Amino acid sequence: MPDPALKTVSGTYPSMAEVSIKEVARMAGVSIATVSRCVNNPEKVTEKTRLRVQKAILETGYSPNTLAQSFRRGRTNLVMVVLPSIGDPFFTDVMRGIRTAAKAKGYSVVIEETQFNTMTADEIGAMLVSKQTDGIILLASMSPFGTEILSAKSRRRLPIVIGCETISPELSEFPSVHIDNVAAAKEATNYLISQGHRRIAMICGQASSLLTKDREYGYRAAMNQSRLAIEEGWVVEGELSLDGAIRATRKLLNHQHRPTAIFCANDEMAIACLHAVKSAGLRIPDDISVIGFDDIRYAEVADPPLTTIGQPAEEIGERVMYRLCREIEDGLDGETAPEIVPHKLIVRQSVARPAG
Amino acid sequence: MPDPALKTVSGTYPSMAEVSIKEVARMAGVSIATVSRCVNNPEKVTEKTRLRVQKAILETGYSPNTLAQSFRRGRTNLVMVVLPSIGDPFFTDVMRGIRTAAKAKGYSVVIEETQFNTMTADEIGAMLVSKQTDGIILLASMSPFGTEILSAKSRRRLPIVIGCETISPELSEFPSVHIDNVAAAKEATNYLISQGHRRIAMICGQASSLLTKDREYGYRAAMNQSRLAIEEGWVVEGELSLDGAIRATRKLLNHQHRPTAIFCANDEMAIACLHAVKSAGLRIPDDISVIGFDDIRYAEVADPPLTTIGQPAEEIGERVMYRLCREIEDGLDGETAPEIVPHKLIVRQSVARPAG
DNA sequence: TTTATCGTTGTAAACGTTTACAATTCTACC
DNA sequence: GGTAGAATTGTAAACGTTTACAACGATAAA
Repeated sequence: MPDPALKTVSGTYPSMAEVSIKEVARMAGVSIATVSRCVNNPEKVTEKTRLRVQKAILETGYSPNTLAQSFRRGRTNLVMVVLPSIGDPFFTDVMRGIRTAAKAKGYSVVIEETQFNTMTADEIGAMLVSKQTDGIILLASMSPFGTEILSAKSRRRLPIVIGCETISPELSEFPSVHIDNVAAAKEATNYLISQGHRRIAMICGQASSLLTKDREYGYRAAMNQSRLAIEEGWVVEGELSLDGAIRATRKLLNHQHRPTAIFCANDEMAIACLHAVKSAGLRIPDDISVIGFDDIRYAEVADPPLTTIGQPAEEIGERVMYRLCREIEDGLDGETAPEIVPHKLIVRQSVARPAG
Repeated sequence: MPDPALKTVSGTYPSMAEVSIKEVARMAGVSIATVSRCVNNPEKVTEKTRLRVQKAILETGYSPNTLAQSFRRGRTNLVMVVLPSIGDPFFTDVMRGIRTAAKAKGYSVVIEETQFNTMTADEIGAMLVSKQTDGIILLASMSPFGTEILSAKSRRRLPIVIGCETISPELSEFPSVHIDNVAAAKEATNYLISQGHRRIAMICGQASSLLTKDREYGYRAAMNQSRLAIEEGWVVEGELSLDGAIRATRKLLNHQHRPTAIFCANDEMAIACLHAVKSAGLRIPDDISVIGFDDIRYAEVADPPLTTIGQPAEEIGERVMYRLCREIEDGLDGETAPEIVPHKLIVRQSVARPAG
């Protein structure tokens, strides 16, 4: 919605933020303080003067210089989100939620991609001070995450909220919102087991990724509970990319005890996995069952449509952002219990009972 | 790369941008002007004082307050990119290029999604003045784009560069970088024709989208040149989304003269199209051939792998951003000849000779 | 009428930086 | 040694806003 104050009576954009508060004050015959109050605290000003000032604002096409505002208020209204890859549709959806909430609260968002490199404390620190953002959302995987910068000391300095990934102990002092990754991975694995699978493999991300660590943990727990063996070479790192997953899948297919089902740590890898399996001349789900994680929108149009764990990506994004706003605006309130959002098993057609 | 100046000798982050230039000046026994010069124009200062100041900077952990800098210099080092949907992997790749270039030049990027709504001039205008960005990259479709805001007048005010889409006449005064969409679409269509197809349909985006307008134009031109008829109902709008493309495909499959080949205006729609065709019990490419556009990374793992037109998405992003930097830094140089980057037909397996 | 109170407005300082200009020091040449 | 000129540094203003505080005027209570 365009601010009507941006338009002159003639409907053109006259001077593009070049007119300052002084000009308005002069035209309205008041002091600049009064103009400022009219804009920010209208209730502190007489009806009469307010109207005069508003008229002047309209006529000059004044809009406050946000640079000056940021400077004066010490706030940029800018938040930074750090994530592994903007290319993953899952994160794209999370970003949509973040942006929705940010817009509602008057923030802009800048994105910083780690490209799966783990970030060092120094890098984060440099980003903090140089970007001068009001807060940070971490969606990134950074297990060997320098703790100095994230110590209580720096925490008091800059609002940080963690999204999507479960929290390693040293990060647990930060607020977070995510699903229960362990439980979800167990559910996925148990679903395969319930379909009769016994030889179940997993493709996960780099060792450094906290996110898939938890999913791997859930997988192992489920296998254990059902007293199923995990053979050497059944858990393979897929680098969280299409190519990585293809390579990982080939390894599994060549394994001397070929699994009948594969649990992929995310849907992108699962889709690549489908491709690799079919390229090898095997059928899905007849020969091999595949289950993914995230329910990105391509999962539905995959061939066959992908059975997976759904996360409320957009909701996660919104909640993370609102949580961050609380940190920024109400100060750091110390209440850091993670918000757990629900996941959901979505059954499509990439899983079936094993042959034989 | 972390700025070493951010660290104290003890290796901690001492005061997080709380120490101002005054502190440094005091400690080094110079004026704040000299400190400023040390940081910005080191050559204007004696070796001796420079060392003294650098030592003080190190010891205090000083880093310039970017808010104050932005305010003073009247520059935010922030650019905005407007695009239809961050969810489309193609735009994601373009964004990656943009971000690479932006980082190299010291800019941050904020993204504004139009969600396929066409933007009004008012909305853009509001964004311009409120976001206070140094420049704008338009990747968005906005055919009925208010021309007032983009008139030469406003152009002199704010650097704007257009990426990816061919330019409608009223926007042609802006610099741009993109492939030759018309030629590329012709090439795609001609490839289908060369394979023996005669009944070729097209799924494009909304009528409002300039981007697919050009591709539609290329398709029509190719069909004309080969004297092939385009039957009523063979060109259908797909809303540039998975669902939209599925609906569009169904329409084509139910057409009384069912086409033997479908040209989709982008890969996302093509992938959904593949799915819809297969769901209807038809085989690809045996019964229906499909060709896409963009070569997103899912194209390769689609089933069957998608034949498509490749665009150098990342390169486009980089070039757009560098072009914008020139606009911002060297002033608006008036040279607005579009940069045309090469496209490439990528043959995979979703196209074959028609049966019969 | 005087005084206290409250509501409204104006004055002026402050935020941290950059930079034109003035002042000072240095260099080199006479 | 003196001087012109260059090189370096310091002084102070400026950017546009917000806000503490002072000043003022009006209203109400005495």
